[in-house]
Amino acid sequence: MGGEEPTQGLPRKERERLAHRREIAEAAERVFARNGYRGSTVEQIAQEAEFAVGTLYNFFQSKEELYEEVLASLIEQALALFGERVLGEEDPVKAVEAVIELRVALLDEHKGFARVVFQTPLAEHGDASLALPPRALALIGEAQTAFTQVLERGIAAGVFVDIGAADLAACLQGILNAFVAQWLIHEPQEPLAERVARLRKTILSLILRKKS
Amino acid sequence: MGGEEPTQGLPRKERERLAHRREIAEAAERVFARNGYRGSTVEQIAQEAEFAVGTLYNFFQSKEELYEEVLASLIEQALALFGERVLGEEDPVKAVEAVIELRVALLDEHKGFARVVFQTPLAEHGDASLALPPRALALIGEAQTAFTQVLERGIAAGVFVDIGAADLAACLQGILNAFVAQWLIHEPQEPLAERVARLRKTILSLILRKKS
DNA sequence: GCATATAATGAACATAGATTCACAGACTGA
DNA sequence: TCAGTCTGTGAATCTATGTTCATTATATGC
Repeated sequence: MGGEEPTQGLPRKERERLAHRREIAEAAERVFARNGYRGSTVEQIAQEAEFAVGTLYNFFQSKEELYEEVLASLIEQALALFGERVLGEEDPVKAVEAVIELRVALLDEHKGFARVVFQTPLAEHGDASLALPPRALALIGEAQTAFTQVLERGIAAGVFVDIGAADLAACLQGILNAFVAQWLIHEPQEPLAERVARLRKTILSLILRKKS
Repeated sequence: MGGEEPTQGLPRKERERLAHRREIAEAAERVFARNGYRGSTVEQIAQEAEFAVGTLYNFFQSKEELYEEVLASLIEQALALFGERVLGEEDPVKAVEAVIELRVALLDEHKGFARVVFQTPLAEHGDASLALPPRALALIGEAQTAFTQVLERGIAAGVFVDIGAADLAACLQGILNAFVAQWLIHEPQEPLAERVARLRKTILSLILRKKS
């Protein structure tokens, strides 16, 4: 599931280096997700990665670079999946269902960090997130407008409630965030599949235009 | 609008002390709202308040206490208004409209900090917010359940779409957050009143049960 | 097995920022 | 005007944490 690089045929040294790099990044992701950027210390990350502090600096210039790398890679992964599973969908209703599944899956895989991904890249309370890399911002923007167009089609076809497409997108985001946030607070015992089903039912009840 | 204490008839010394205390708290609110807890320095706050660093410590034990005070007071204010304007409302639809207005008003008055208030007290990305004072948490919990009951009535009466009341509450929260977040990113030129109107229309389109 | 290159290490260093405290100024009552 | 008290001050202190680098360990090629 994670973004395995094409490790193929590289010199073994190179492969190991990349593997270590990734291990560090993944450890960092876990720590950042727990404590946020400023709340996390390089030592914590080193410990989680089972390397010495100095070693991290053989792979990354600074704590900040490490954070940006983690964030950027996460966003790219997520957006790739988004393009594939959501934007690739013809039927607007299926597209919405796909968004829901994707979001929940990401939450499940990346726990805390997922919050950042499809959440509007608002500087969370100012400090938690540093600036997103500009490229990532651009990609997010594109994805959002593309999705809005999908919703537009749904509205035009009369399947979705006719509030503006942009507002509809915002509402969907918000609802997803709200549920995800809840699940982050008290881990539900309900298995993933059921959560998705319930969420889908809820959301569709709201946004589908009822037959008169 | 703010939580003016009953300054009445106290010895002047006392009144001045309280005034200073409040000035500091208000300055802190602005700085915290801009930079988050860890992102803000005591010196910044001192500067904003136009006092020396040491002076702050004559009024508050620590940076942390200062933060908690700001947060707690904000929450109390907000919840008082919530009880009055929302829970006091008979008609469930009017109650929802009141929530919308309140939320937008709070945003307008407290800019960044408002995000924290009615947002489920999820440790925002882990570090931004310290633990809320337990009393505040309890109050928030009460307000939420009370509001859920209002929605319940609306569902029972057949005016709201019949997803569970708790889920409906979550959706409302989410949608409000989404719009507020948008407005925090790019300040809309639209005046407050219009924003409220548009938001109300959008939300009601979603949650009102359509006549068949 | 040795010499060299590469990677890992963690103690030492530098800095930022929270907290303290000895001092200065302002006010009070006589 | 003066002693006494209270308030405000900001330089000095202490601590936490990001970053560096001399040293040690490991791997590679001969």
